[in-house]
Amino acid sequence: MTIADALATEISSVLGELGIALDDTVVHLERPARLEHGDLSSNIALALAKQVGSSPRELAGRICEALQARTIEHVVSVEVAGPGFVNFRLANSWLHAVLVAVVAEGVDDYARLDLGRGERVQVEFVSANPTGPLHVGNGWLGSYGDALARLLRRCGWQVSTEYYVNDTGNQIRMLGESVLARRSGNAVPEQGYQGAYVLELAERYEGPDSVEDAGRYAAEEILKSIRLTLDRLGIVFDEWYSQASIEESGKVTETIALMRARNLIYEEGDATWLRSTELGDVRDRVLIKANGDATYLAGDLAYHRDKFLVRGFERVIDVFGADHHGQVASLEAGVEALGIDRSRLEVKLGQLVSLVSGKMSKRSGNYVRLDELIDEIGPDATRLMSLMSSIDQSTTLDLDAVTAKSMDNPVFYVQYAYARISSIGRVCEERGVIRREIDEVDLSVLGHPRELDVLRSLYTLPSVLREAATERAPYKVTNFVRTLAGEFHGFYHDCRVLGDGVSEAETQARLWLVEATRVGLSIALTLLGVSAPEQM
RNA sequence: GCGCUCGUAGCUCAAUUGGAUAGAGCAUCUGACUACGGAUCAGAAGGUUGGGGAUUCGAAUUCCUCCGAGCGCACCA
Repeated sequence: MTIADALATEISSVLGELGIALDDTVVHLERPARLEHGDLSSNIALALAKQVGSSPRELAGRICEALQARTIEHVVSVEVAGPGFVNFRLANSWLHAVLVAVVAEGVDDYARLDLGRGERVQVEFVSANPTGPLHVGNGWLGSYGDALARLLRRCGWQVSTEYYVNDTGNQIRMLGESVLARRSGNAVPEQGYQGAYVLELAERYEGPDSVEDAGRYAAEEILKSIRLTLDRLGIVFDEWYSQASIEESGKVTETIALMRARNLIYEEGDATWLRSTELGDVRDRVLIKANGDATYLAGDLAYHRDKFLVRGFERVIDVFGADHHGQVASLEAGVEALGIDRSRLEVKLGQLVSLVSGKMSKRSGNYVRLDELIDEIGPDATRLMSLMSSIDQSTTLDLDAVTAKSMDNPVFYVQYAYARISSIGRVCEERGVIRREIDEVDLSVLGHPRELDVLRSLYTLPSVLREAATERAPYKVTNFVRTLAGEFHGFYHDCRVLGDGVSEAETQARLWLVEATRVGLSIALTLLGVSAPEQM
């Protein structure tokens, strides 16, 4: 139980004493933006004032008085401030207790949560068409999906990651035509793929002059190189699911039958339609074209039926680029048409990554390849850069700045903190300094503002992970790790761990502070998929 | 034209989901170790949160309304 939970319990109990019912108001403690407002703060009086029928300050005063009458561990003072906040000031001992918890639970167990309660969730991401190399935007959402999966796993979900391979349809046909055109020395068709990689594939392709064969060959080759690129970033997929396998299996027919049984299918103009307007879409959608082919949507719905009803995922998270938002309404309608509660499907739309010098487009052939970026700044920097901000925010990448100043990248700042920690360990070894067991060490000597700042950061990690997981926002972990690294650099600068001017007691306590920091950095970096080097 | 997603310091992004004086990094200027790795630390400057209304104890956040940007509006995938 954290100190915040303990204080929330005390407040609830005090409210009971005062005869105030909570109804659905939840007591929760926040860390004020300013330290002068105390270590923890509650806005409960502001939230309940109207219901109770008194002014927020007056109510806060009563709550405060009742709290002052109690003895609560670590609490030094309780006071009313501002419009009616109840602020708690805590003794440093609460942070020393945090340190003990961090090192006792360690990398595996500190800030390991059970929010998901074992729920089976599938995260589908990247799923780029195998018609060309991945570009930077794919890498951004790839890092996002992978980090989200790691985060959800740590927070108690049972996660499976998946790449949906669009290995059929017009785009593959067009790819085949482009390869054949290049092989025979002709111009690539208007809607075809112009990139240099098509020329390379044409040179290697030894099959017949068949669009299907050439397309299948090219798609397979491109998919191989996509896997290699993703490998470089440590992005792992549990499943690679073929769209062609769906269309060949008869699952589309079964899926349509299911919707027909719910009276949501009709025929018109030789085509088969889904009555999606009844389920919130702006128009009805064709599932089977007049020529008998299934549309992309039909395949996609069969795919989602497979996710939910065949494989039994309780929740599915689809990560799409914002340029696919047009298909969300029909997908959601279709899922509901299958009798699946639409709240079980979450579609996360990632805003597009644009470059300072023009935007990226796969067709035009002038986009920036993910491999090029990794070549320039390395996999760690690529991952951290892509996890710096919310995917709801459209990001602009200044390629010149990122590549030219790669030594100034935030990833080095964070990794440097880890390397410094490792360095302290090496120096200890050289000088024969031995860290004693933590219960033999007096942690109360840790009182320097820099030391307390580090511990305060570590205290926030569980709530950071809770927020990041529930909001599907791994960038919050990036913010955390940057803050923790910053606090550690400050500590390192002002508080010497080893040396002549440092007492034995300080050295021992600080060695444990260093170890706790290592645990915190390690947890966060692992979630982000960024390495923690012992030397740089 | 309709719809979706957005608009925060010169630039790239935060803001405890409605909380107290909107914060970091980069860039600019000024400082700091004979000591565990200076890829560090400290300070200064930088804002009418696109504009205007509304809701309430309280708004960058919610609701209208303009302005601007990106994307999408197929029997393509």
